[in-house]
Amino acid sequence: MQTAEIRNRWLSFFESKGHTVVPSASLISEDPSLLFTVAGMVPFIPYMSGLVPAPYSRATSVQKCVRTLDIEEVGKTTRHGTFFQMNGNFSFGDYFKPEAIAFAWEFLTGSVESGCLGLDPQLLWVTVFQDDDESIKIWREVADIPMERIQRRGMKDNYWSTGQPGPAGPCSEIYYDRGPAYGREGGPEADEDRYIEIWNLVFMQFERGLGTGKDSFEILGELPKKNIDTGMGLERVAFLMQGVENLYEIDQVRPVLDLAASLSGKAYGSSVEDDVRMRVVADHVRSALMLIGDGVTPANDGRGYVLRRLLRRTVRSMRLLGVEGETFTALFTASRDAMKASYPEVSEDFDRILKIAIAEEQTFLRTLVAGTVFLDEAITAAKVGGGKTLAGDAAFLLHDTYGFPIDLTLEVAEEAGLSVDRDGFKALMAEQRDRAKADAREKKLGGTDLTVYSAFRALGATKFTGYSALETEARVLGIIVDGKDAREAAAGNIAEIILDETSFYAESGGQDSDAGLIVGQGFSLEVLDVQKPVKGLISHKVLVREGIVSVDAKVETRVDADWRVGARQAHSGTHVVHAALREVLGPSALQSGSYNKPGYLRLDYAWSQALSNETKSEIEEVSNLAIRRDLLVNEHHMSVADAKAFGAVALFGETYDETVRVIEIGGKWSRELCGGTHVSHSSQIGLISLIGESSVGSGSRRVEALVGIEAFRALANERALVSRLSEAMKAPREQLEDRIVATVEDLKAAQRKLAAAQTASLATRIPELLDAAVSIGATKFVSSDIGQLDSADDLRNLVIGLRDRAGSQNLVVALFASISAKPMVIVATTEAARAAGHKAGALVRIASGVLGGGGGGKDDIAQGGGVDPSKVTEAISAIAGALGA
RNA sequence: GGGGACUUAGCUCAGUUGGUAGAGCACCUGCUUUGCAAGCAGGGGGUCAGGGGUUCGACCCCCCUAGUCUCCA
Repeated sequence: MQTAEIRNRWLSFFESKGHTVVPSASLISEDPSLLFTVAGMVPFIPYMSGLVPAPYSRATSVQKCVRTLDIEEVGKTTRHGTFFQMNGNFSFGDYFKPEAIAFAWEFLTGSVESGCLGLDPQLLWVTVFQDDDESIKIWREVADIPMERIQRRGMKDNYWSTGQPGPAGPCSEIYYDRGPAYGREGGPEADEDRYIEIWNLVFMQFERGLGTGKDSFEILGELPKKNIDTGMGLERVAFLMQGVENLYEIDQVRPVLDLAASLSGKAYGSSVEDDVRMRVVADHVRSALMLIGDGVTPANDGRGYVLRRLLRRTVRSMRLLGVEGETFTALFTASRDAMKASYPEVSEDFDRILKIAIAEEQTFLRTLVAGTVFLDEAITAAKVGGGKTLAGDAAFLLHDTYGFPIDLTLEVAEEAGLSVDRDGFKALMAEQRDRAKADAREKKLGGTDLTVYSAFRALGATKFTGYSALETEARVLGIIVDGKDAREAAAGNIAEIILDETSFYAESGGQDSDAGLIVGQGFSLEVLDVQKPVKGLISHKVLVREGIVSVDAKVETRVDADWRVGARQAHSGTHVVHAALREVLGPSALQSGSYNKPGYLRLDYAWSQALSNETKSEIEEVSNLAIRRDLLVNEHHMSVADAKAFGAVALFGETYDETVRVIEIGGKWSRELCGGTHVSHSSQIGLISLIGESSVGSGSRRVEALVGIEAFRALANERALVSRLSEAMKAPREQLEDRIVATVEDLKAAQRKLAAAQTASLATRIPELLDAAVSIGATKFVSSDIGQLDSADDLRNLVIGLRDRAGSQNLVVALFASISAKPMVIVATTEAARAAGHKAGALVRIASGVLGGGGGGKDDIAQGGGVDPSKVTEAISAIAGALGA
């Protein structure tokens, strides 16, 4: 049975059992503490924990997941994949153990004709938590499983909790017996390679208290609402049902593996090492395809780094298989074709995905070339020293700083007849790991506790009236001071206020929160910030200006009207700039993040090169023409699917409700899913002026712009600047540029001329200085104080000029000058003088010491300086003395 | 979030306990020549990423900032 078929059967089966089918959430988790969606239940956590009331009592999903903790194991075992799909069914305070077990059994063993999987019941084993007799009883009744195939296991294996206080409970797992060829008898307790876990049923039954780790904590009591969370690994079931050996050989992965084999000209199954490499390629390409599809781009940290690793490990594995050229176009196309039945979006968006993947492939190939140069040098150096090994720190430097993979280092070194100090390398890696971990521990202590909001959220979502009104009558539902529920807050205090409805826009979708006042009988509150701490709940952070606000008070929310005008201009302006970018650069210039507040907008988008001045002007012009055309701004409400069909741009990493709001500017010119506040006609934006274009990391660039009156003010300032420049340069503004260029040119020419004249005039003093030479023993000594000079170069040229005249004579030149009020000395010696033992460096040190400074140089010429100009005569005597000694 | 490296002419890069910033390619001028990166001679072009500090003196040493590359979490 094809993987997509199992997926469809799953959703249909649970839909027929009264479950709401929930589409897979993005791999980019909404929870900021999680890098990715790592399990099927992740999107349901707010409902499980009771933070947000569940909108349905039964739900089912097939969730795409990414886990890279065991990335090194990929390809070596049957069941480690970085991308996988988790089939889940969930109950929120509805059914519990009997139904959960019955559903699972029916779906696994029910006939294929009836829409189930038709697995042989004789091959299924189950485990339960050691004390959970209730579950054993149900298994016996529902499935009639013999006691021999039910095993009890401890906390470590069969008790679920998050590791923190909150819901917890026993699990029951279902295993599939692959047969005697795969290991010994005795069930999962004996051999988890023969008996493969396919389904975990979690019974969220208890409230756990404080404690450490997975098995030492206190159980506080039963949960008021018990939940069911189950997960069936789609890939595992697929590989068992398709009769293949592991999850890399299922229909959604195998085509890429086969392609890796044919590209390398090697047969799958002929070498253990090569097989692992082919599986790595097949696994990583699929993960990367799905991650890029969800909006992740390669980067040096966070999610982007995980993606980068997957892509680079793929390149590296292909190289180790003997393929050095570019392979991503072929590999990703194969993976797309294998995945599109379940995920048509990777097909629709394939051009963009492939572009990003190929860019990373090329970047990495360049990195490899740079690393190879360094590695060759290191190998040569090691051999010159007569060594047989490449030092661990060299291998680490290659890996850490140049991104050159260790296994390629091993290969190249081996070819050169060198071994590599692997222990040294590993030690340095461990050091780096410890550093990062110690740092993470330090930072982790700031986790925010959201439970204080759950009681208010249970009362219902805050109604937002601000799309149509600036002012709204409301009631205070709650006051939070210092993270704790409070009854009131008095003047001077900062508090969070929860209302039943509000006209204040909470920061989201890149739009900054509204500013304004909340007033009531005898008190007024200044709104500092507005946030949605949990989905659907709006919290106002306020400063109490006067009076005392208490729970249940009647209030009026008053949004600052000027602020809101600016906010609407900025947000609509962001959509306009986004549309202009896509019009000028093409549709792949998709927004990846934005921020806007009155007068200012910032937009990050997928693009890899800097914009030329012409392109910037073009984008600015397209934006402002859109404003001039006075385009109508429309708002529509529709389902996500309809919105996509409508051509609306959904942004990555954003989560949307069932019904979404689409903002349309000028019909199909700009359609985006958006919850922000907007103008009603594009002309109301006023003016957009780009002020910056920069990089925010590879594959992503940022434009910044001023909007409305702020844009006008900035342009007015520039006009004023040009006026001042025009006055200063004494040129009309049309001629300003020419005048500046000409002035700079003239200035440079004059400086050159002056320098030449100075050199020439100094050169005329050479004969006179030579005439004044004194003899000290066999050595002729020229010394003089030249006086004020502009640069040391002039003095040096004069000294060299003097020495060159001396030919083969035994001559020492020591000239002094004053440069920006500090004394400076340069000494030069002829070859004959050096033969007589006179060294310029030593002489300079003597002289500069007298001047109160220091100096140095080589034997033939040296320079130094000091701080006391009155000591020059004394310094000359000191040199003369040294020459005579 | 924590490390490491890099930033020098239009481009690719040298620059040795701190002492006059260089090469190749490209560009301009002249000569020579017209078979594949033509040759020869001459020339222009640099706030050595930005800012601060140490020093008589900083491309070089120290600190801060920015950008790029890279590893770890």
